[in-house]
This record gives sequence, C-alpha cells and structure tokens, in this order.
Amino acid sequence: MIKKDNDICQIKCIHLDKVKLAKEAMPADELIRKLAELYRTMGDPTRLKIIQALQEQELCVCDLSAVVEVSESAVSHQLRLLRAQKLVKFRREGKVVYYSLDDQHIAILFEQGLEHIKE
Amino acid sequence: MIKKDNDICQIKCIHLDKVKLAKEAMPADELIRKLAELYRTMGDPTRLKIIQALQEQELCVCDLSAVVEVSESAVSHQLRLLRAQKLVKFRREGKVVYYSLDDQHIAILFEQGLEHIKE
DNA sequence: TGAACATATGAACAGTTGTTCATATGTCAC
DNA sequence: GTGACATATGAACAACTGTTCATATGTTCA
Repeated sequence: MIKKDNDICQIKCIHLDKVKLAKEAMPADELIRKLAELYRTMGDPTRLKIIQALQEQELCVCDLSAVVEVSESAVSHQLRLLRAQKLVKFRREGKVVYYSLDDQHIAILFEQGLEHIKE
Repeated sequence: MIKKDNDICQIKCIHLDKVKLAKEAMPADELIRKLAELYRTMGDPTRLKIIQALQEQELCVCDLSAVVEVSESAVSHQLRLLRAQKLVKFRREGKVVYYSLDDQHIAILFEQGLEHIKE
C-alpha cells in the first residue's frame, strides 16, 4: 500500500504530464483523510436527519430521538460522531443536554448537497 | 423499524412543540436517503482523490490509477459509484475513456468541506 | 443520602464497503 | 478475422459501520 512519489515512472499511464500536475496539486493524505471522514459522517440518514432537525433550533437528546425515530442510545452514539467532526456543539442545562449545529458551513454543505440532488 | 408520524405521542420527549416543528420540516425519507448516499460517496479517500484530480483537468482511468495510486480495477469500480451519483461524467475517445467532474456543485461541496476542516 | 431522570458508553452482532483477482467487453491496428 | 490494449464487471473476503442491549455517569430533588 505504501508508495513513493517517484512511483509514477513505474506505473503505466498515458499522460505523464497530466499525472504529474495532478499529483502536485493533490492535498496531503492526512487532509484528504479528514475530509473523507467529514463527508462520511454526513453520509448516514440518521445523522443527516439530526443535522436537518438542528437547522432551525436546538434540541435535546430525547427530542432528537423522537424526531429521528430511533432510540435515545442510538441518537447519543451518532451525536458522539457528529461532535467528533465538530458538526454539532452542545450545552448542558441541568440534566438536559441541548445540541445545535456547530457552524454555518454545515448548513451550506447540506444546501449544496440538496442542490446537486435536485438538478 | 417502520414507524408512523403519530408515534410522537408514544415516545418520551421533553419539548413536544419543537419536535412537531422539526418533524414537519423534515424532508421525505427518500430525499434524505439520496442525500446520505451522495455524501457517503464523497466519504472515501480514494474517491475524494479522484474528485480532486479531476478538478483541473479530465483524466483517463490509467492516469487516475497513477495519480491515486490504486489499481486500475479499483479506480474503475470507484468511478462506477461516482458515475451513479452523477459526480463525474465521461467521454470515450477510441480505447481511452476520459473522466471529468459532472457539474460545479461538486467543486463547491469540496471547497466547503475544506473550509470546515481548516477552521 | 437515595431514587428518578437524561444522557453516555461498551460489547456484540448483522449488514455494508472497498479492495483484489479473474474474467469479460469494447476498440484499434494489422 | 487475430492480438494488443483500455476499461469494466463479478465474486469473494477482510475491514468497517450502525444498531441494540446492558450498564455507567452525572444531575436534580426529596
């Protein structure tokens, strides 16, 4: 799996110049990996519903459970992933934890996705 | 797994009014599912590299294989998924098939993702 | 303190995903 | 036609994902 940059020379390909350009413009593996993780996190219906539900207002875990129609445990697990990707933030008020979208990029990502679907 | 809308009444939740609003604003399951599929398709490092490589110029399968550093077969499989989600389009020129990004939404999605990562 | 509640977490299991290998299709040049 | 080449596809398998169930944490109020 591990290859070096000069592997180009050993691999069959038609347009060496184009390949070279594309390789130079390629972001670091680490960045690509993080980006993929972000999209993958948005790539699940349950999590997408959570994100949609939080577009207008903050909600607590049991509200989200009711909106999305999965168990509170399942919602909590998903919220953990969303938190890890900084897609949502939360505040505690007594026993209740309120979740909301972390920043505006998420809403834009969501909108752009919808645009693409609808075309 | 299958639940009806009026399940709200049976599920414990704190803010019935908010839940009702969120449920009304929730897009149809079918739309959510398609959207999740789109993001999931972007949620893999190999496919993301392919998308990045195609930002500047069209490339053929063996070029992509060299840029992304996976086998041509693997690239071909991934291109099939990208095609299914209308993320890329292609044209045939003799034996060679050239791939390019299907529309501008993809580039925007990619950019917004990067923005979020960098924050 | 202890019971009740809201949420979080760990283990486990079925279902899905991405790659590899082998093989098929389609195109060109002879 | 045949052979060479570029790409596509099918089966199979390991690795990963999302849910469930059981249990733990943390907070409030009596």
